[in-house]
Amino acid sequence: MVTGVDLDLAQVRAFVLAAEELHFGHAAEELSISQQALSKRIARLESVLGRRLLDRGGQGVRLTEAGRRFLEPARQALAAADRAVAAVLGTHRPLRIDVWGHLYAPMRTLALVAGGEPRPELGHGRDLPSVSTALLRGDIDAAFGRVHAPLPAGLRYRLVRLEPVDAVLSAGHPLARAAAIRPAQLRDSLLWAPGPLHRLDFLHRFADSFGIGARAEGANLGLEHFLADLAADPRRFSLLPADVPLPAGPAVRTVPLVEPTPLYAWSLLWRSGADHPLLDTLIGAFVREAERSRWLEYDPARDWLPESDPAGRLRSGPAPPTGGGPSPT
Amino acid sequence: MVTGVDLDLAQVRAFVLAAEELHFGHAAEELSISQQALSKRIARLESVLGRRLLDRGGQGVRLTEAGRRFLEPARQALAAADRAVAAVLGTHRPLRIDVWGHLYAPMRTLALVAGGEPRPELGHGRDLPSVSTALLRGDIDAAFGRVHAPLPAGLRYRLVRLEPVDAVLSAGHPLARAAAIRPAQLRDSLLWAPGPLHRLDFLHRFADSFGIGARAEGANLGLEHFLADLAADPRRFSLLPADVPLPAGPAVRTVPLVEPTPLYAWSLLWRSGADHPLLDTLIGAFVREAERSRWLEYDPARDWLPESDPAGRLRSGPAPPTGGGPSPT
DNA sequence: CAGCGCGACAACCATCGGTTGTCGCCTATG
DNA sequence: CATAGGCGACAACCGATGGTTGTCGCGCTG
Repeated sequence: MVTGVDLDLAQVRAFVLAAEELHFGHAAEELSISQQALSKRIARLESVLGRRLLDRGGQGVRLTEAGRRFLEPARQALAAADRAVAAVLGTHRPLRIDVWGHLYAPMRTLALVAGGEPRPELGHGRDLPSVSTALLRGDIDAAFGRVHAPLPAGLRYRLVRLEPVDAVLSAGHPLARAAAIRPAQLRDSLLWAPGPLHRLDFLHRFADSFGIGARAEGANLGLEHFLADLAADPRRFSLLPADVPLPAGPAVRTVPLVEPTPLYAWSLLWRSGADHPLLDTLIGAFVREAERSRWLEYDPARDWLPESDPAGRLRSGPAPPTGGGPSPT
Repeated sequence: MVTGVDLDLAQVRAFVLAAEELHFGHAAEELSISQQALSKRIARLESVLGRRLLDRGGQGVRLTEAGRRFLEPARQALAAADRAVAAVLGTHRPLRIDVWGHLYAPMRTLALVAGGEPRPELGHGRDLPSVSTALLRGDIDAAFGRVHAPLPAGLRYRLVRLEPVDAVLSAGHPLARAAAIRPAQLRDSLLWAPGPLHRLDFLHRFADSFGIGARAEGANLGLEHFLADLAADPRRFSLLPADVPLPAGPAVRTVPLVEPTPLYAWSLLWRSGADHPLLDTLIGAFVREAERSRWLEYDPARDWLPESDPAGRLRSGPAPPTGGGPSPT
């Protein structure tokens, strides 16, 4: 099925530009060559193909029927070759990705899934509003964290992981030795929030949903301080995603939450219409990993998601998750 | 995003072949050029890209990391260019399509739907087994007819039309003047088969399904003889698709069958993995026409299909109708 | 008619892309 | 160890390609 002709794409490029401009001089200018050089390129291409592609005459330059048939496939060939060159030169600018939304940012998971050439530049965002601003301004290409209402217009997201959340307790807490804890059992405990609770959507809604009235706030000084603050009071508990690797030490314990298990919903977020060539690759990599690792398993009878999460009302929000959103199984 | 480099695809071709063979001499042979010429092509490509694509040494030729990244996109660029050349030269070989399965082969319908450049070559197949052999041998590219069990492995099909079947009767038949006939009314008639009935799957199953015990066979000498044989005995009837244009004459009549209406299921059949560039175009054209003309309307309460048809058990046969099969509405 | 714009032809020169002949390197074998 | 064979690169040669500048032929307009 190979026709035996391997084109010189410089000639194809000349033809495509001339066909678009219908003026040899302008096309030559775009290529920074002389009109005569461009004319020669086209003549040679026509000779190789054995077909007249452009009619030249008093009324100007016009496409022939053969030229018309060739134009779109020629564009595609040029595009494919551009992709090939980009692939070998690795000339894509690295993706800039910010992670936000919890004390523990799963940078390792992100790096593993998003790894490839060129390696993405990973950074930290403070919260959804600031990350959204950075996306819309073009300071970053994508973000990774928990998307909740309200989501600004102009952004798109895709839910990629529903991670179980554990309770993390002071070692002196009455439930510290339990094999598992039902959220309802925490009703009389003190919820410890590393920062203003009204700004920590997940914790806030967890407390509201399960009737946890006692709440205290501290400053967010990182995971170590957070754990130390928990250990300081045997009534305190808080929440962390299950995969967090905790430092060794008996001062705090993590216990799985069940009936229901709260899930932390990690999503990829990007600007609508963003055209970085590697963005689709990143999204695809996460989609594949989500399937492979069964990250999107969800059973409403077993699990809990806050109402503000993508599984809820965000479906009819200002930026509908076209091609995204959860698929509860 | 244009990188400013327009490749000479002769160089790319040389690289791809060398990468596949990992031997410059063999690759050169395939291109009918000298090893030195091939070596030069690759060296020039490497110079243009500024990357070493192949390592040459005592252990033979090996791909570099850059070469690995380039190989698949390079293949795609070559394929895209081949398509461009084929588009301008119109060098696709015409599709060869055989029609089989009934006295009346709907060549006009086929030609209308499949029409395009280059025009397909239409031929006649005898029955499903012989057509299957021709497909698997590569003698034809596609076939059009009624697919029924058993279907040989290595073939794929797509149902494209469910055509109502009429009764065709001798003019002297007691039901010849009826506006419509229920199959059950034909129980005491004589089914006329143009050929061995056990070889005519549709007729055979119709007779079994509706309890038509009286059957007679003749030779298949074409439509004219068939009609003449019917006219010769007032008890005789047979079946024809409703769209058959009958010659003028009062010797036979066609009457619609209802309650249920038998449907003749026309499908496209092709070899799995067939790579003729126009095959997808053909399939697409039929899919579009089927939608446009509502060819796939089917109501199990109103219509009848033999058990051996794609709507039935063929779904779990040796060649599952991936991407095909009926969608009863 | 003259002037202008446009693409092609001509002459020139550097580069490309093929050939044949030869060389350098590596591996296997006796 | 020496020798033979295989493989890809270098060298020299020559025709083709692909760019340049200068010029020509054609069509259109005022």
